[in-house]
Amino acid sequence: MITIYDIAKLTGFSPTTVSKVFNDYPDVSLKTRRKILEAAEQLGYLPNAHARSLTTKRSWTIGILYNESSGVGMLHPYFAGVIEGFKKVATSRGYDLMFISKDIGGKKSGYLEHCKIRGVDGVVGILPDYSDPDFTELLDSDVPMVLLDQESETRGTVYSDNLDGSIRAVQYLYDLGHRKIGHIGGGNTFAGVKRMQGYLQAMQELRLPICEEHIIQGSYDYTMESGRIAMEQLLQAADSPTAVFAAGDNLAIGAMQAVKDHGLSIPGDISIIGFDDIAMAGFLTPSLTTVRQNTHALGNKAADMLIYTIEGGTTISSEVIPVELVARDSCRAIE
Amino acid sequence: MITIYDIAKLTGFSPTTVSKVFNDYPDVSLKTRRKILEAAEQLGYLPNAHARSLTTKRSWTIGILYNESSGVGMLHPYFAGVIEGFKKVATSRGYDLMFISKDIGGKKSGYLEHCKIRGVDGVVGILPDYSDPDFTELLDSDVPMVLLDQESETRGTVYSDNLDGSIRAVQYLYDLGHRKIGHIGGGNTFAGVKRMQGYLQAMQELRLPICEEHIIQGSYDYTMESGRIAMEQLLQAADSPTAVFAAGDNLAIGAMQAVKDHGLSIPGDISIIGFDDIAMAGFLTPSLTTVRQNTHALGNKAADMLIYTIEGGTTISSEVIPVELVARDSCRAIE
DNA sequence: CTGAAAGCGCTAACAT
DNA sequence: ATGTTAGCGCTTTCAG
Repeated sequence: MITIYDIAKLTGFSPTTVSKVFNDYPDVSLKTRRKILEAAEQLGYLPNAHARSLTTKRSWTIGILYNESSGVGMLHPYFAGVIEGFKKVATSRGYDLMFISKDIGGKKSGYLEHCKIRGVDGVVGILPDYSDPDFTELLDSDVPMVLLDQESETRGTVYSDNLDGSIRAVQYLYDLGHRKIGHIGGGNTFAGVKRMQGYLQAMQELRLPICEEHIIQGSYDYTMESGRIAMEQLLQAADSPTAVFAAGDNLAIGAMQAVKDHGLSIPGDISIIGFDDIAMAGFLTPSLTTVRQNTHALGNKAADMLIYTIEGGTTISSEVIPVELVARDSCRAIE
Repeated sequence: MITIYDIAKLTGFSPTTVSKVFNDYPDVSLKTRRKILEAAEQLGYLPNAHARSLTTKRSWTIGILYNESSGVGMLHPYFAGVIEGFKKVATSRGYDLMFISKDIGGKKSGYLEHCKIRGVDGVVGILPDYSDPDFTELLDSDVPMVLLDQESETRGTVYSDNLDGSIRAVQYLYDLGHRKIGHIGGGNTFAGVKRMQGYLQAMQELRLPICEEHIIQGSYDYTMESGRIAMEQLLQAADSPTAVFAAGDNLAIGAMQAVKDHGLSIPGDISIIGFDDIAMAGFLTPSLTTVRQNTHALGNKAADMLIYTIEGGTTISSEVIPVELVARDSCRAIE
C-alpha cells in the first residue's frame, strides 16, 4: 500500500506537506502541490479512510436504519425510493451509506452500539415503529439523526403531508358523489395514524357520518394480503361503502383483489383510492387512483437535513413534503 | 471515548491484555478476563472499528455495487430481495454492508478506487451491464468479489437457472396447446440473453417455428413501459401469438396492459407468462403465471461465496439457483 | 499468563 | 511555505 510517506520520500517533502496537499490547505506552494500530486498519481496513491477517520473522528459514513424484522423494509418501493433520493445527495456531499442492523460482529447488540463502533457521522431512520426500546436508546444519544415518517421534539424529521393527502382523497371521492366512504388504515404507524386522522377530519368537514363498520385496519406493514382481508370485512358490512380510501397502494391492491373475488367491479361497484403511487399503480387494471408521495424529495430533504446537522447546524425542524392526487381509473362518479 | 487504556488503568492490567480479552486470546486467565470484561461493562467501552481496521487491514465491511444510473437498481424487487438475503448472512457472519458508488468524497472516481479507499473486504456486484470499463477495472483487481447474474472465469458467480426456467415456461404454454408463442426479451443483459436462449431452445425442441416477428426486445432495465411497447408491436404482427413469454414480471405487466388496451382479454385471447414472481404477481388481474426466482437464496448463496473468498477460500464456482414455475391465471389452455 | 514497544496511515498543533 | 512531533485506538510480535 502506498502511503503519504512514500510520496514524501519520492518528492523530498515531509508527510505533513503531502497531507496538506490532499486536504487543500492553502499554505502549500503551487509548485510543491503539483510535484506531490504528480508523485501521487505516479505511485497510484489512495488515501486510507480508516486512518483518516481515526484522527479526524469523522467517517464520512451515514448509517441507514430500517426495519429488518418485518419483511417490509427494503422490499417496499417507498423505502427504495427514499433511499435512492437520500443516497444521491449524500454521495454528492461526500458521504457513503452503510446499513446499521441491531447486530454487529455477528452478535446481538443494538443500534447505538453499532453506530458508535462504526463511528458513523449520522443516521437516517426509516422505521414503521419508532417505539422499539433499542431505537429509543439511539434517539436519546448524541448521534446526529433524522427520522422519516415521524415527529420528534429533539430530532429533525421528514414526512409526506399525510393529512392533506388523506383529506384530498376523501374530498375527491366526495366530489365524485360518494357518501359512503370507507377506510383501510395503516395500523398504528405514524403514517397510518395521520391518514386515519385525515380521513376522519375530512368526513367530519363534509358532514358525512363516520361509520365504525367502514373503518378497518390493515397491517402496519401495508401488505397486499392485509388489504385483501380488510376489504373482505368491508364487504361484509351491513351497508357497505361505495368507495374506499386505502392508506397505502399495497393495501389498495389487496382490496381490489377482494372486490373482484366477490364478483364486483372496480370502479363499477366500488371506487378505490390508494396512497403512495408505486410504480405499479398505473399498470393495474383498472389503473389505481392514488395520492402520490414524492419519495425522492423525501430522501433528498432527509439527507440535506442530516448533513446540515452533522456539519454543525442545530435547527430541529419538521419538513413536510407535499403530495399530489393522481387520478386514474379506479374511481368513478356515481348518481 | 472510552478506550482500552481506560480499562487498563482501571483494572491495573496492560492494554495488551485488555485487547487480548476482546479478541478471545486463550492466554488470559479466567479471573483477569472477568475483571476486564466487568470494567469494560462498567465504563461502557465500545471498540473503535477504524482503529482496529487500521492495524488489522480488515474492515468487516462488504461493498454493494449496483446500478445507480438507470433508475432500476434498488427499486426493482429483484434487487431488494437479493440484498435482503445477502444482508442476512453477511450480518450473521459479522459483516456490514456499504454502498459503493462511482463517486467518493463527492468527486468522480471509480469503483476500485472507492473500494480501496474504504478498505472493504469484498464486493458483491448486482449489475445489468458488467461491461462498464469502470467495473472491469475492479474485476481485474485483487478485491474479493462475487457477481450476480453473470458468468466469469475469475470470479464466483450466482444466478438463477434462467435457461431451465425459460424452457419450462415455453413448455408450459405448449402443454396448454399454444403453438404461436412470442417472447419479450430482457435486452442484452445476462439474464435477458439466457432467457432468450432458453426460449429459442425450447421452441426448437418442440419443433415450433421461430418467427422473428414474435420476438421483441424489452429494455435492459425491464420496465413495465417497455413491456407495454413490446406487446404493442407483437399485436401488430401479421399472425400475432396466442401466448407470450416475457423475460420479467414487469415486462409481463406492461404487456398485459397493452393487451387490455386493445380490448383483448388475458388469458382469453392471449396467455402471458412472466419471470421473477414479484410480490405483486399474485395480486394482478388476472394473477400472473410466472417463473419464480428465489432472490433470497440468490443473496444467501452470494454472501456465502463472498465470505468464503474473503476468508481465504479460492474456489471459483458458479452457483445456479433453481427456479420454479408458479401457475396462476394468466395462461389458459386452448383448442 | 502478562506486558513493553512498535506501528498501522493520517492529521493537527506548533515551530521554524 | 515547510517540517517536527505527537497521537488517534488498536493489535502484534516478542520478552519475561
